Amino acid sequence: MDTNEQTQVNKEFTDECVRIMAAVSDALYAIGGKWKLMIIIAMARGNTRFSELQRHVTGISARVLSSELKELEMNGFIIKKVAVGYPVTIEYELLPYSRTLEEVVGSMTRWGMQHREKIKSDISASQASKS
Amino acid sequence: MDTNEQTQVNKEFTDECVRIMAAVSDALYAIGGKWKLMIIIAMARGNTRFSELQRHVTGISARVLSSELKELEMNGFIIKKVAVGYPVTIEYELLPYSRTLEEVVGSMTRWGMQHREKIKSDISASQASKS
DNA sequence: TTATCAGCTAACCTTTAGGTAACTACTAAT
DNA sequence: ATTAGTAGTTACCTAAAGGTTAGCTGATAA
Repeated sequence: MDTNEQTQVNKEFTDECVRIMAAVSDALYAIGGKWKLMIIIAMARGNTRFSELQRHVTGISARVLSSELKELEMNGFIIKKVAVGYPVTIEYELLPYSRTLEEVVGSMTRWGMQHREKIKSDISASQASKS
Repeated sequence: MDTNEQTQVNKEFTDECVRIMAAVSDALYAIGGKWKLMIIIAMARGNTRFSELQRHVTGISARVLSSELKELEMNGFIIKKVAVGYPVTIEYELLPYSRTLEEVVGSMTRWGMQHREKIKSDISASQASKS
């Protein structure tokens, strides 16, 4: 049985857990899906034009790129700049807010790399055991 | 026009960008989706039983929890322990590999929290301007 | 004896993400 | 005149994720 104190500690622990889950959900909602981080990574690399992004974010279609760019703009990660003149050029630029994602992108990159290594060594281990 | 040197630098930059995108894709594939990180967070908090997880991971259905647990087991994040005896109790436990996600979960938690704050202040700013 | 809890599974359905193809408007080059 | 490139949009379709409902087994509680 819990003392009151333990119940209190337990409740605070549970609350913190709920707050962490809510925060991670929020993050997944804003940057989850197959393409948003890819686009931001490609833009950080200097790609600003629609067709450049289409080439560098391999596999994305025009329709999906167009809708993802709109969502990224709505969420304050990028801005669409239409240079009137001749010819009309359209550039997408990262806004400072996209820099707040650096830590997330960095940790996911490191984890993804080590995960791929782990899977590779799991596979060679399982093949070695088939002797 | 590029000198050979600039072309080389450019190519390496592009290659690094491709590697980052591949790593982030791998990470999203393994831990993306609505539930996997939530389940790991709840388990890190001490929840080991199916019904505990169902209660603490709010909104998840039995079908989805069951299939996510299978995927997490296949990917080496958790292990299912069936204690034969009376009554048969089933416990899911985090494996050491799940600890490798701490950095990712931490950065996503911090980002998600600040993002929620940002959205809240964006809303109050837009309401203040409707004067 | 009926009901309830744990730990699922199966069948079915809806929603959302994403893919494909065609088409537009404009310009530039051949 | 035709072709190609830029920057998309529209309509349609598929596949995957996820939700709903029901039911199963085996135990315990009322």
